[in-house]
Amino acid sequence: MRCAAVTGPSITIKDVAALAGVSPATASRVLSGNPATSPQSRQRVAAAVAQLDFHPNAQARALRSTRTNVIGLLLSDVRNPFFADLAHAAEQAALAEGLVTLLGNANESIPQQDRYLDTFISQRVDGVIAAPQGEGSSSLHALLERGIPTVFVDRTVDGVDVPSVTTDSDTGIRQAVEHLARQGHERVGYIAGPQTTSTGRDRLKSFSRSAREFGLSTDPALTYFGDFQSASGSAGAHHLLGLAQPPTALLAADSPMAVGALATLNRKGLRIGRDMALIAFDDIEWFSLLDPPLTVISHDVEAMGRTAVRLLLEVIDGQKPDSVVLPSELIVRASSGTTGPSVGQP
Amino acid sequence: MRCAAVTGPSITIKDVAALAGVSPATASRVLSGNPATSPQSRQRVAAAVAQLDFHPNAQARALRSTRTNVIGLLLSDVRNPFFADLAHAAEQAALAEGLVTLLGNANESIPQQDRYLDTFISQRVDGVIAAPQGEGSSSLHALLERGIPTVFVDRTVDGVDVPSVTTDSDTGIRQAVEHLARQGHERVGYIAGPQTTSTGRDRLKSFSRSAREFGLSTDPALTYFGDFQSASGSAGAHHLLGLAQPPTALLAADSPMAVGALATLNRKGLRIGRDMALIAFDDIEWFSLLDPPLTVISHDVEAMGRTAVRLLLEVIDGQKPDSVVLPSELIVRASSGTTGPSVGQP
DNA sequence: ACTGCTCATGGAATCGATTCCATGGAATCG
DNA sequence: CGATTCCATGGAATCGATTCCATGAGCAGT
Repeated sequence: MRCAAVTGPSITIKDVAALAGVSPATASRVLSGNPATSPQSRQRVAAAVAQLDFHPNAQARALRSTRTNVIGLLLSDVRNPFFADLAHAAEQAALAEGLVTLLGNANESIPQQDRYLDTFISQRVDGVIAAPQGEGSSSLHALLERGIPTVFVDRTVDGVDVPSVTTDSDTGIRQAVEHLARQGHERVGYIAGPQTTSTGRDRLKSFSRSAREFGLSTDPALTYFGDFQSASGSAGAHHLLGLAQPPTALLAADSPMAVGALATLNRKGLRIGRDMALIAFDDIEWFSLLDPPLTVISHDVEAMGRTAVRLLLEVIDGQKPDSVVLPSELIVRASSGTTGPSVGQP
Repeated sequence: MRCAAVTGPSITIKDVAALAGVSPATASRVLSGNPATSPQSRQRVAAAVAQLDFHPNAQARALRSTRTNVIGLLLSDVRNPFFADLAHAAEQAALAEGLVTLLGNANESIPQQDRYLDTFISQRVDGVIAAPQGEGSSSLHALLERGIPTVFVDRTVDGVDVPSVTTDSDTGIRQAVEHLARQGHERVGYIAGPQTTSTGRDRLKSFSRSAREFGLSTDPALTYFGDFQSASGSAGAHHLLGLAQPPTALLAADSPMAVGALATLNRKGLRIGRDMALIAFDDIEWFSLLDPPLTVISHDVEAMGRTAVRLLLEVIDGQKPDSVVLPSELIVRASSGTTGPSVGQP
């Protein structure tokens, strides 16, 4: 099958109008569902559109009408299953509303985040859903100053007042710490997320508070600062295990870091759930398939994506919706050890 | 921080020109790097842009110049780690070339694929990278007839002549079958991908041919047809284990189906690598962290993404590049059993 | 001093669809 | 039957940036 190498002059609404024997204005009205059209011209325009296989030029349309039906979704890492699921959920929810999603992958890098935000501004997207990092970057402020409808998802930025949908990490983390304390653990290593993200900060705060509350060691050496990516989980586990007084349990602030930690523990020949307990934030499908299955702090990603789209539509509609906080909860599986390490030899 | 609720009249190139004391034409030339500008006006326009925080309207620009600097990336499932990695690789490669990526998630559904392709056409993307499914859909033909530069990635469509970058699945699958045969397996269950995709068909063909070559059973009951998603992997394993003569090894045509199969095997209490060998197509980071680590057929996703972008740029440039086929290879880990099942009790 | 050239510049047309406004025909009412 | 309303319609302006074309300043060569 040969195909024309050169792009033919694309068919415009004028061609459609000419074929249908009406004016471009009427053709436009038919196409946009304007009721001020006769059944006859509706039918003739529809026939012409089908015959010419006409696809309206979204640029020209957006230029005039200022709606693009495109939203921007800025995530920090598509390879993180949590964000992949979130992208999927948001994208499906948006599609159901007739919006297509321009996905930007900031790759946990602020310059790349700004690059995509600038692109979103230039593309005149109808709105932006963002999982931001850092303090309000210049591009983020440009977005807001321009009045482009924006909602935050998963993360927020201090002092920037936009609706958000986030997870109440505190409940889940508190449950996890309590669970570990009940199992007899006293030194729990925490692999934290970057403190440039609100989730990184919030989860660390929850962990510290809960550790104090349930009488665990508050030794600052037990906290390792990762970057939400798996390599830092490996490094964190390695570091924590090398302490003079190593922890007996690990809690990772997201799933890729948990995977990294897992790799380190396996490499060192430690048996998860016996020699070392491990709990991850975020429940990933296959975490329950590991041996032993991983204890996790779970939250509803699908709801988060759907809610973000709903909030964004409300903002676009001129409303000022309240932020939504979704719950998290501990799901106990075998990796956190049904028998505490102190049971046996105290 | 209060922010203006209403979108102010956006700043245009005329505002910039007025502030800089030049004409819109000159301002445009400065912005697009046209050399026919004096250092003086360059400097004054740059200052005005900075002062007004001007972001050019991409719609207006694209309307006139017919370049959008946007490419469309159509994938079948972002939640499949293979495609998430591919999206990441392609998106980073495109960004390095100054292109932003509009991601469409077909969700293994042909109507949704067409929906996104139509959107890409309307958005006048500069090119499309697609992992297509089904036979040439109408939207796919519309894309090609319009002469929109297109390359296929991972999958192809029969009879449609566009450059592609695919994996030579055959080598890896042949190695896997040979490996299983050497371990003494005779009945290997194959969880196939959908036959509406080229990868689904090719891999099944490779499996059948290799099974014949290495003397494995060619019982058609040993092939289960899945859809590349994890639930079908569970169902497939369930079905195959329930056969009158169940297989002693399973090979899954992609990673989510392998995960599904794994879940079923765990649930039934079968020990992977001892009671049942398991090999997956696609190497996912954490597959090596399972106990036992999973034997996989690996290919270079990062190279695939980079190559797809390179091919697309060549097509956009008017060239007609050759398709690229990347290698695959077996990586033996413990899940395929170092001791064959027939060893011990024949 | 006059021609011939380069080169930065501004005016105006242009891309393709939408939408305001005016028009004319049909329908409705007193 | 004439006046008024209704409504489908076409002409033309418009969105914001790019680009063709014409202009005029500056400069070198003979």
